[in-house]
Amino acid sequence: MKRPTIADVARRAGVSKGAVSYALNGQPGVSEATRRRIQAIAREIGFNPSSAARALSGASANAVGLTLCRPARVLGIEPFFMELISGVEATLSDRGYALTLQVVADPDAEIAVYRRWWGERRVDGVLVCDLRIDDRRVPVLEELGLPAVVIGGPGHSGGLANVWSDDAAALEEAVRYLIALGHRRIARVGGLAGLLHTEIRSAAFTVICERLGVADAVSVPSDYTGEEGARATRRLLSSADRPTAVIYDNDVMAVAGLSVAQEMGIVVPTDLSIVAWDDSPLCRLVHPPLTALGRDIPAYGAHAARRLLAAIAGEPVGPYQDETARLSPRGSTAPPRRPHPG
Amino acid sequence: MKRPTIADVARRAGVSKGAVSYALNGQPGVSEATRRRIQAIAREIGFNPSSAARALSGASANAVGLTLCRPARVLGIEPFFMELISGVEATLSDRGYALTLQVVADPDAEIAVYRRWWGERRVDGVLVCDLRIDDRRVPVLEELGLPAVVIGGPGHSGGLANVWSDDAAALEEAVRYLIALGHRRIARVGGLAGLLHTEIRSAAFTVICERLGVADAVSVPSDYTGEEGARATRRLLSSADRPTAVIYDNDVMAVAGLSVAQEMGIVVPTDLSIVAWDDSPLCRLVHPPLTALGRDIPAYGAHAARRLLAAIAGEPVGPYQDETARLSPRGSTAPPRRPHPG
DNA sequence: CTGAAAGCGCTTACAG
DNA sequence: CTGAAAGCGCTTACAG
Repeated sequence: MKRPTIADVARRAGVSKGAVSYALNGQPGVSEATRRRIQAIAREIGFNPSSAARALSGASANAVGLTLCRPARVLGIEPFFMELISGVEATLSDRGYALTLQVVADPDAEIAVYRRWWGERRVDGVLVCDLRIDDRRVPVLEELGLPAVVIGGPGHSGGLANVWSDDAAALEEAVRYLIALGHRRIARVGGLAGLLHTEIRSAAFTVICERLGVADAVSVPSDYTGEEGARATRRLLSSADRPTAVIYDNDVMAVAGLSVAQEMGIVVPTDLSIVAWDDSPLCRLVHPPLTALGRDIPAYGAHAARRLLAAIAGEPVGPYQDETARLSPRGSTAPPRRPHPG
Repeated sequence: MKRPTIADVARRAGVSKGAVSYALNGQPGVSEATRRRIQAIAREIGFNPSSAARALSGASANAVGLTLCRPARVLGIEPFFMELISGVEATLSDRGYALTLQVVADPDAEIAVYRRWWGERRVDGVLVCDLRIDDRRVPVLEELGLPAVVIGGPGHSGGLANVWSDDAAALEEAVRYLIALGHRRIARVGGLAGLLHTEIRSAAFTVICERLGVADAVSVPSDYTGEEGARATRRLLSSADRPTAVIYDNDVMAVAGLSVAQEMGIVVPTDLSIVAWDDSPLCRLVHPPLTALGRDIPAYGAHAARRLLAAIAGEPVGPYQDETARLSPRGSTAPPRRPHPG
């Protein structure tokens, strides 16, 4: 019932507390024989060093913080965050670090959490999601000196390290594929405005379509939710010269878009091709399964975590470009029934 | 850059560290005027008490642990966990508690994490998910003396507190509804075998169908994934006297089942009615939207967190029955096209 | 109402 | 190679 301390181990082993600390932490200062004996005793009585005491003397919390800025219902439906967290967590626990999670209402609350965490020495560093253009969190983090890795980019992370993926290149692959199938009226339903990757994709879509000679390229803003994705789709499909293909900025909106097409009697992929970002099991759950741009999100999270630990250790950490999303063609894309009259 | 400590506040205020501690923690021992002055100074220099130092003297980590036992890809797709976590976290952070998350591979790893967390005094208590029949985690937790609240029941949580919901009653509502619509051949695709609520639902399904005179009630086991849900559905719909209605143990399998029906040219709801457990935005994302049994999962998580904090505070905490899931009829259910010949 | 001091359980120079 | 001791930043009896 009473949890053993380092003093208990020292007493049983007949050595000082210092010796136990050296033995258990692999430091020089004890003979190999003594080390083994101490380790055996520690294991036997189930000793685990108090994380608080370690933190207090070692000045390291052995914990990393991650905030989530989404309402409960929205958080649940997007596979992205859980996959990211799962990769982050696996890397952290391998190295003995804990992951501390907090849900926040907005960027101000998030900044307050960072200040508190750092002040309380509760975390050694943080992972920052949903990077925005002119993100207010970046200068605060820099000023605090709180080690951080931004998930997103390229750029816009100030002096903080970041991990990112080339969305423009992935988007180009999708557009080229649709053009090769014969599509000329291509639309895009975008994610939350203000987020860096949304803006990057929006700009890239315009440029790519122009370069590849797609005259009727429209990009409509949305917010990642199924409701908004459905609404945007209804509007697009109700227009006079409706698109023959739509690219969605996430899986949830793409699935919602597919439902709207079915509801309107528009057959996918014959009458409408659909491409989703954020390939996930969700894309394979529906009928037809969705053609999607995907990459390994748990691995992305693992990269971010590894670099954060390096930053915490004081190593110089710069930007890191992760793999580019690849297109997985599935049943939701096909040549358009009637080629563009132009 | 240098983070302020209680000594800095004391120096600026011209009082002892003890006085600062009393003032900031709302303890008696300082005059109201002094308290205000100390609070103002603390705010001004951005003081936050070190959580490690508090933990070391106060013997409380001010943190709660939660383990997740699922592979990354599966974790992402199930809205349940994120919704639960979100409710848990909101309650905890309101009370100044942090949530520590760890992903584990199996029950043994999970037990090892509990032992370590408790030994390290990293958490004050844990929330236990996925309760099984004869769950090995329960006696370990009891033996350790680690405050815990089990999410699941009724029963099977030994001396540990738990929160649960009456699945048998919810299932009965769904079956009665299908019978009222005219269904007589009703099937069920179950969740992971061994989990308590799966077993409760399986037993209840048999009893309810018998009592209500549903002769052709089949229950097939599955595992919550879309793949298995699809496979089970294909088998059911390929049988000679295929069911006219299927109840799925979660939203993911129900959506997969809907896709299989579409793929096989079986029209929902005309030829087949579908009911899902775990109502979530996912159920409203597909076409037709799924009739589902749902309840407020974030609130469920909040209840569990509240009771865990009570248990940590040493208050007696017993079982708590949360609301029963309610049926939300949507487009996936209707009277069967051809009533049962019997 | 306030101050001085012990103690929480570690880590880490500093002597032997 | 090993022991004794200081110190991390709090909280909390214990005296004044």
